[in-house]
Amino acid sequence: MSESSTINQKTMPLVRFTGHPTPHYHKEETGLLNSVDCVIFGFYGTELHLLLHRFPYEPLIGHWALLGGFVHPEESIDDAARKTVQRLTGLQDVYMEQVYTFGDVYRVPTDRVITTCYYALIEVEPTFDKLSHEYGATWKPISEVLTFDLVYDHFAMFQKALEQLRRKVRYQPIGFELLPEKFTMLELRNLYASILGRPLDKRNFSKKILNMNILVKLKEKQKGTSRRGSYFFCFDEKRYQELVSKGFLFEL
Amino acid sequence: MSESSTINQKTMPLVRFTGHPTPHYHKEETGLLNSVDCVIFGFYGTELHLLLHRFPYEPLIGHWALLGGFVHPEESIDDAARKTVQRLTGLQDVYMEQVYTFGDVYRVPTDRVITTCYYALIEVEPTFDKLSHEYGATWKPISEVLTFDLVYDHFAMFQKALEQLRRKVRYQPIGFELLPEKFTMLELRNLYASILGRPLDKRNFSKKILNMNILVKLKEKQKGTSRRGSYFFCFDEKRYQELVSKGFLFEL
DNA sequence: ACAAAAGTGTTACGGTTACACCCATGC
DNA sequence: GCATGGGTGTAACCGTAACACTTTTGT
Repeated sequence: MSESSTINQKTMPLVRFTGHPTPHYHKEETGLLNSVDCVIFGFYGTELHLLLHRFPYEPLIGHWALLGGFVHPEESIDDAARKTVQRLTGLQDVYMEQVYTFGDVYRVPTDRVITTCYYALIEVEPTFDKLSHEYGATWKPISEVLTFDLVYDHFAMFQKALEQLRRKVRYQPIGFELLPEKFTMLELRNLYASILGRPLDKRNFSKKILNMNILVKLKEKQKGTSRRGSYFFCFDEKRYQELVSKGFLFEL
Repeated sequence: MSESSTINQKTMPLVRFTGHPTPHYHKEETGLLNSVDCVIFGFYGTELHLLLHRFPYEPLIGHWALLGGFVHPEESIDDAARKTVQRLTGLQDVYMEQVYTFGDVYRVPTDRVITTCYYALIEVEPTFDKLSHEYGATWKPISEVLTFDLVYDHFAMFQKALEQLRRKVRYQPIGFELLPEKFTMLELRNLYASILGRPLDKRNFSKKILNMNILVKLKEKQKGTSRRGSYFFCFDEKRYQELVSKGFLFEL
């Protein structure tokens, strides 16, 4: 195997290479519809929230649903997912991760649609005024979502996404994606407690996370929530990367 | 939200319901090609192996590749994956798990193909005489696969699959899927050592796994490999399920 | 001065790691 | 009887979990 078989995706032409010398083995295959659905997580107060909208098509008009969109021939599925999040929240450059692809024949009764589910982690504050009214999007606490009857298999998507988030949040520092740049130790602890679904000891939690040396304590204090005020911290991404390259493993 | 929006997939008719009262919101969408690729893991000797075949299409004829197949309109993606494994190995009822969906526009240069990757865990012995000669399938040790130049993005699929297996094998008792019904403690330990990529202490490993109470020690001994012979064990699935329902967590 | 949240240290426990010798058997 | 792999126990260590009081400051 002397020649490379890898394709440089960046330099590919935008038009398909059609002068193929051998039988085109895809010729007889039928194209199917592909879509993406996004489980959009946000954190505020003391609970993790989900961004839902009212399904606008019959026969399920008005039922709660994840927001999705079709995958077009000239866009990757990741792009389709990013566009969907942007359409709903107005935000770009959001942390997203693919969760699972749902491909049962009758998952959508009226058509064969294969849907790839993604989750997004979003800082909620900046979305409040940007939320698409066109889509009737609303933040709902996950404890409430558990009682909802989502459209199609959207509930299963939500469950898979939450499960994956719960797992990943323990070995990758992705929780910070849900918080503003500056946050207090209490906010961080509440975030993790909400995601993991169990209370976390105040002293043990801060001991553990501070020992990792990936947070910077700021001079500034949060005012208003308490007499004394609590210090802000921020996540030091650069420092984290340095530590990782030396073998450090984030773990909660 | 009084009525259920969930669809009972088992009682769905095989013909689409077409008399839809409202605008068919999928009408203008273009169908894409969907396929599955399978990372087939097997264990023998002391190392984890991968089942590969020689790619039969130009311009990559003869390069090592995962086996895949297209997803047809009347089959789920899970079914497509199962069929692919059966075609190659002759085996049915194999443990499979979805890994990730690869949806870059130019991942296959000649067509837009969205591919969902699965891994399968297989007991190797029964496949030796069944392996499809038509596809030129061969078991390759993963240490060797790491040096291969697989077709398209198949190497990335292999990596994702291995990563997922490494993770999952630590919190779910799926390792047994790679072994015959009866196995020795040494075989089990070698299996885990190979998957996790690090040596495991003999005493600590057997202590830990035996303490879980999910293995049954058989009267029978393995002969031939040593003078003394070592006892066979088997995984007690029923017992494991009982323990799980009492809150037990498998963890290695 | 008091109310309300912030911040901080020590101890007990449990699980993980490291490690070496005797055992059973076939030749 | 000896060579080969099989089987077994203990002690040190480390990280986790449990737990309560003092500090700060705005009103």
